[in-house]
Amino acid sequence: MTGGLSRRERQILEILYQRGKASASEVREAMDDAPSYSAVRTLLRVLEEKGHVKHRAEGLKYVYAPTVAREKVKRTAVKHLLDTYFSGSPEEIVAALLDVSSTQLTGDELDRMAAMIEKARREGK
Amino acid sequence: MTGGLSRRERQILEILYQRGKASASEVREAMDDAPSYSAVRTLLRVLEEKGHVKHRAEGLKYVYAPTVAREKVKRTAVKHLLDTYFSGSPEEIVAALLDVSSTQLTGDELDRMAAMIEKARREGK
DNA sequence: AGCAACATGCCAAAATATTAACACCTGCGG
DNA sequence: CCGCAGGTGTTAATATTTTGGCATGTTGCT
Repeated sequence: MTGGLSRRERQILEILYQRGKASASEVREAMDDAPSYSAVRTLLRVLEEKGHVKHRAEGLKYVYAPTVAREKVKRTAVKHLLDTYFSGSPEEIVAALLDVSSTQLTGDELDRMAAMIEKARREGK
Repeated sequence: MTGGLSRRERQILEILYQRGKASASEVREAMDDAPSYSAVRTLLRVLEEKGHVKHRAEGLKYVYAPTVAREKVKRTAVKHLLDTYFSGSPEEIVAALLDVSSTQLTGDELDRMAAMIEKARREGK
């Protein structure tokens, strides 16, 4: 589930997932359509109340981070993508992936992917 | 950008992407936390005003479908997922993919994936 | 004809989300 | 010491979302 989050809440939470952690002003800078600093802080506080985010006082300021590790969220995110746009077909998503990132893919990376698939193949048997 | 959509709007649009097309009542049935029928129709109309959805009178009722083809949306969805939860690393996403869907993957499917990667490898060289 | 079932169109109340303003604290340089 | 710069807390106005209600239209059946 992408969660019961509002548009801005989601936007901010995703920024935190991208960067791992960030202060209110950093979050704000990462938004291309940023509202006031005040607004961002309110959102962060709301996210904290809802339990999606926690903060740590780091020096003067607060640094925010998601409460549930990115590792945990990955799976559900992939699953959701799969169901929503790919009819649950993993192959198609691999195709899209190769398409999207074809330019930056090195031979090594492709090798590692192939290796993973090969491994899955052996283990599945 | 996943879009300037509200929570409900997104939810409904995603249902339409899943099913290709659907009537208001079908959409409603597909929601596990559905509001009134009336509410669903309003959302569909709003989505239409915003240009994300179009409708066709099919027999008595209206059947709604996304205006921009799923094919087109896939890429941006994958890209967004990649950036948000995978630091832009395609390998990691393949790993998550294999993990999530390991149970239902047949040998054939894995073969096809491997083939795609192999192909990308040759073309990249 | 009359009724029930199932649609749509329109709309306004209720709930939420979004935003900015203001008050206050702390560290620091002049 | 004072004022600035950069933080936070709280709160209230505003905007948007979300919802249901009611009027109406069409089809099919008795």
